[in-house]
Amino acid sequence: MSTKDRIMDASGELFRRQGYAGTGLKQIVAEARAPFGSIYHFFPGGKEQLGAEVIRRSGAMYAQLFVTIAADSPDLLTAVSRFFTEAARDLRDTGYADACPIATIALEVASTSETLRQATADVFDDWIDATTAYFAHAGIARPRARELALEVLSLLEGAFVFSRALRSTEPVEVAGRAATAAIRAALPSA
Amino acid sequence: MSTKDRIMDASGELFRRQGYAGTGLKQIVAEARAPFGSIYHFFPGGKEQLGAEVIRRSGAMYAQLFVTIAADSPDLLTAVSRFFTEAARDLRDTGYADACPIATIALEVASTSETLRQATADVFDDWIDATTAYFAHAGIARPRARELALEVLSLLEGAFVFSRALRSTEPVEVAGRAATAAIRAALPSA
DNA sequence: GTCTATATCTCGATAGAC
DNA sequence: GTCTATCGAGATATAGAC
Repeated sequence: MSTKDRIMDASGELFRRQGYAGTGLKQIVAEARAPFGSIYHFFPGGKEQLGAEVIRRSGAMYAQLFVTIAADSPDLLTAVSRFFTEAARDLRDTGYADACPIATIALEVASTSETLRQATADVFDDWIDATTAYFAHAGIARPRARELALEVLSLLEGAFVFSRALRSTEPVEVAGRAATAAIRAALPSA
Repeated sequence: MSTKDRIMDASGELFRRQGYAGTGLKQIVAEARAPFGSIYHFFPGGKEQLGAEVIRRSGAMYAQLFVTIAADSPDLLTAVSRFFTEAARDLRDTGYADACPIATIALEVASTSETLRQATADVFDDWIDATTAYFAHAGIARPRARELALEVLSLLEGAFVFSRALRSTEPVEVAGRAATAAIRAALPSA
């Protein structure tokens, strides 16, 4: 794996767990086993450029995770249910460290860095659009599909906050059931 | 207003908008118009003690905000709907800066400071218990009331993440409608 | 108790050897 | 291009004048 990849991997993991402001560049290069100067070689824009690239890449990877689960699932309800169940398992397995890869950063930078806020906004827009299309493909009318996408994604993000703070999978599990219930009620077969 | 109160007010506002790691003690005393030494006079434990006290106070004040709205509302559904509407208005009026007073800190410290994580967990436990009791009082069976409390609170917290990043009230508005729909479906009159 | 000055450390960023 | 040494600024924390 290239030095740049190791830096981005380490940054993604540390930002996810400690946030952007709470993670130092020295900690990143130590974790990535890279020399300090490499950060400025690959990211001339410094920490902010690194942050922006990590946000976009982590956001895309998390979307891909859902696509992978959906591809292995027989239907929409199973896919969503599995995604929440996997999220709960990941939380427990990592000592309640790994939840949404960009939520912490998103809240930190929303009012402090327009560059990074835009990066998180682009990722969230992609998630919302992809989820809306996924629900629409299942027969839910577009405007309702978008509302449902926002509802399901909000349930996930909000439950992550509680599960990490409380060190319990209960919030994510309850949110998963609420999400599937809302989807079921909106499906045309219902 | 006392020096300690000004410090706590300034800290609460800055932590809410920029997070814990992203806010310096010097910025706090500047905002509070207090001498630097006052922080260590009132909070001998330093930044962490200040953070813990601010978390608990901000959490209690936010809970009180809901109580106030509920007291002015004719019924449960109106109260919850108003709370989301007020949240959306506050977001817009503050340039999408003021959402949940402790969510940013909660995500930042969940894996970095056990003292602060415990403070956020205590606040969230109180919110969940109070909301559960509120729903139970409306006639919803206890286990279901707790699930519904987690669902409504997760919708709120998750929508805050999206609304701040996207600079749009849409997520909070949609989450408010989803919350009231879920409550309506659970009420005994339904 | 209020407030200033400062110690010590770590931050992001840079310069330059190799 | 890789890596080290170091910069100036800012952080938290402390000491001590008043």
